[in-house]
Amino acid sequence: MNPFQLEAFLPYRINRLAERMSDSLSRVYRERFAISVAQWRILATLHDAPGLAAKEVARATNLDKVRVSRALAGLKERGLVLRRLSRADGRSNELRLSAPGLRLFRQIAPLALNWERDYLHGLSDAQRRRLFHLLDKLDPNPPIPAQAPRRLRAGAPSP
Amino acid sequence: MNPFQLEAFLPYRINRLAERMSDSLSRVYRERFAISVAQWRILATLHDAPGLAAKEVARATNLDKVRVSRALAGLKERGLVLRRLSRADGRSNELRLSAPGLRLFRQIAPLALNWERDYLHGLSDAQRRRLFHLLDKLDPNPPIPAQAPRRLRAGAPSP
DNA sequence: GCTTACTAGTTTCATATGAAACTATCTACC
DNA sequence: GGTAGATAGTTTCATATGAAACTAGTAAGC
Repeated sequence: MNPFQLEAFLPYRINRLAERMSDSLSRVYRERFAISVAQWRILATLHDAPGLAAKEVARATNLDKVRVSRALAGLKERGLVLRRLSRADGRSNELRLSAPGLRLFRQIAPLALNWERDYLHGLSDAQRRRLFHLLDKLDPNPPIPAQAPRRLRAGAPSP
Repeated sequence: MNPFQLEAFLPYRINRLAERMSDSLSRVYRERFAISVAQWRILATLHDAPGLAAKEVARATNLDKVRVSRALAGLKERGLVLRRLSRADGRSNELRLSAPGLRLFRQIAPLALNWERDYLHGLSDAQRRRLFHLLDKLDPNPPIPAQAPRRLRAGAPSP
C-alpha cells in the first residue's frame, strides 16, 4: 500500500549522512586541537569576515546565540579570538581572530579540505557539482525567510 | 590562498540541511502526536520489520541503544509498541506495533511523505533520482564497515 | 555443571543543549 | 532628556544526550 521506507526517506538519509560526516570530520580537529564543531565554524567565519558581531556570527554559522556565546567564551579564554567593543553599538563586540587563532585556523583548514576531498573521492567532478547544486536548491543561503517573519515594529496596526 | 568557505564546505552544508529538514518535518508529528524523531523512526522500522529486537532497531534507525531504550519506553508506556520475550534469547524482546501503534503509523506516514514531496517540489524527477543516488554513494546502508572493526574474539593473538 | 568472556537492554551520571529570564544598551517618540 | 519598547549577549534552569556501569542472560571450554 503505502510503502514507507525509512531508508528511502530523505530527512532520515540526510540526517544519517550529516551525523556520519560530522563524526568523521570533527575527529580531525577535536582530538588534535580541542576545538568543537561550533568553535570550528566560528574560526572559519571570523577568518572570512573579521570584525563581525556575535549575532552575525550566529547567523553565518547557523548556530543559536547561546551556543555562539559559549563557544566564543572558550575561544576568548584560549586567546584565539579577540573582542573589541563596537563603537557603533555598545551592546556588541567586533570579533576577530588573534594571531594564534589565525595560525590555528591555517592549520585546520587544509586538514578539513583534505578530509572533504577524500570523502568525495568516489564522485566525479560532475557529480560533485550536481551535489552542491542540489544543496543550493534544497537549502539556500540567506536561511529561508525564517519561520518568524521578523516584524520590525510589533503589530503595526493600521488606524 | 586557501579560500576556505564555510558556505561551500560539505559537512556544514549537509548539517544545516539536515537540521532544517528535521525541524520542519518533526513539527508535523511532534506537535500533533507527541512523537519524537527517535520514536518516529522506530515506528517506521517496526512497521516494516515486525519482531525485531531493540538492538536491530538501533541499527536500522541509526540510533544508539540508549536512545532506543528510552524511546521504546515511551512507546510501550503509551501502548503503541508491544514486546514479547524472545524464545531464542532471554535477554531480548521481539518488538512490534500494537493496533493503536499501527493506526498511528498509518496516520503519520502519509503526512511524512507529503512533507517530503513538498520539500522536493523544486526538483525534477531526474534531480531527485540523482540526489538519492548521491546519497547512496556517500552514505551507503550497512553503516560503513563501522569504525570499530567489531572483533569477535578479543585480541585473537595468533600462536 | 561450573567458570569465563561476551552481549541485550537499562540505569546512572556528567555534560550539552536551548528556551526563557536577565542585563545593558539602543532607538523612537514625546 | 525621559520613557517605552526593542535588541546584543549572558546566565539560569530544565531537559536531552551518551559513555560507562550495571543487570540478566548466553556461549564456549573445561
